[in-house]
Amino acid sequence: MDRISVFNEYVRRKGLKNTNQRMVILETFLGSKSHYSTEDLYMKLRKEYPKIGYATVHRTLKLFAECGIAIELNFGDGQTRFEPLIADQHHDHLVCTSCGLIVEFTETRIERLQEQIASQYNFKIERHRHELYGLCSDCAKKQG
Amino acid sequence: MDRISVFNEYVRRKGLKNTNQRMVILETFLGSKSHYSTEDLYMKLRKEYPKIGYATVHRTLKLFAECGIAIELNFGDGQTRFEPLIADQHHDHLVCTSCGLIVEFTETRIERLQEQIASQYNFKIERHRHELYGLCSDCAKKQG
DNA sequence: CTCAATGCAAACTATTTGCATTCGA
DNA sequence: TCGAATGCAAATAGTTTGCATTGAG
Repeated sequence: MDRISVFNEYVRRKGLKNTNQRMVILETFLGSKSHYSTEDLYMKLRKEYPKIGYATVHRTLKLFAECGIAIELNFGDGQTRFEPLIADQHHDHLVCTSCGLIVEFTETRIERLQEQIASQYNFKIERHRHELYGLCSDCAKKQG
Repeated sequence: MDRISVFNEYVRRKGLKNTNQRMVILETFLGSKSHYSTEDLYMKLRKEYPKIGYATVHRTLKLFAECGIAIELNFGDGQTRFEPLIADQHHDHLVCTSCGLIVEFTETRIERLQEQIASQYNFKIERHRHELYGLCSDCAKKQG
């Protein structure tokens, strides 16, 4: 089931409504590889739909996270970012501390080790975050 | 070199001053296994030193992070936490999403895999964060 | 003495909420 | 029609800053 269907299903099940704004926000959100903050997405949407409200964008992103088609990320710069999520395709991040570049990675062996750790401490893991911060190749070159 | 010496050295090198407040904050901060937010530490310190200012606590915690004896953590609840850091003793976290319990873990094999990933993407890693969120054994029992 | 640190209050930033109005089912 | 969603503005929460005063070196 794709993410649009997941969202529609969620809206239906909860007795919510499927507005024009929500569709527009969903399309723009899914149609980009970016890691949007509310601000980012709001600015982008405003160009095409000048009347859209910041609060609507924000509430909608929260709704996406709630229904599982997005995840909230926080890279420590004081902005919450939202990333479109593909079911069963979890990945983690390399973040360049100089230019802000974000690269995604997956590593099954790490996932397995995490499970071992969790069971060692009797934790029941729901989710995790794993981020590597440093310089990307370009910035490393520039900075010496 | 212990953390107090690291701090004193940093203060000296930068031409800063070693005030009474800073010593008190440092002692309290190091003397606990907690992951303090500014608010937490401020509240704790106020009991003994009612005149201490929130901004002083906050600036001092930032200073600790700056000189490398503390690290800023963000578990996604909107509060930045500071954790005393022991040089070369990096660890990661298990966070209980129900009761807030934080357990530390280290796993050398994961660290090694991280390095592999970084070199694969030509990143020069400065630091990382790795957090597993879920239910601790107590909460799993209660809820499940 | 000098300049950094402090404590207070005010400013800022990101996020969330209240409410009158609009709109989907 | 009726309650959810919207857009605006105002409120909130956490963090940061300006400034007069204090205090360390």
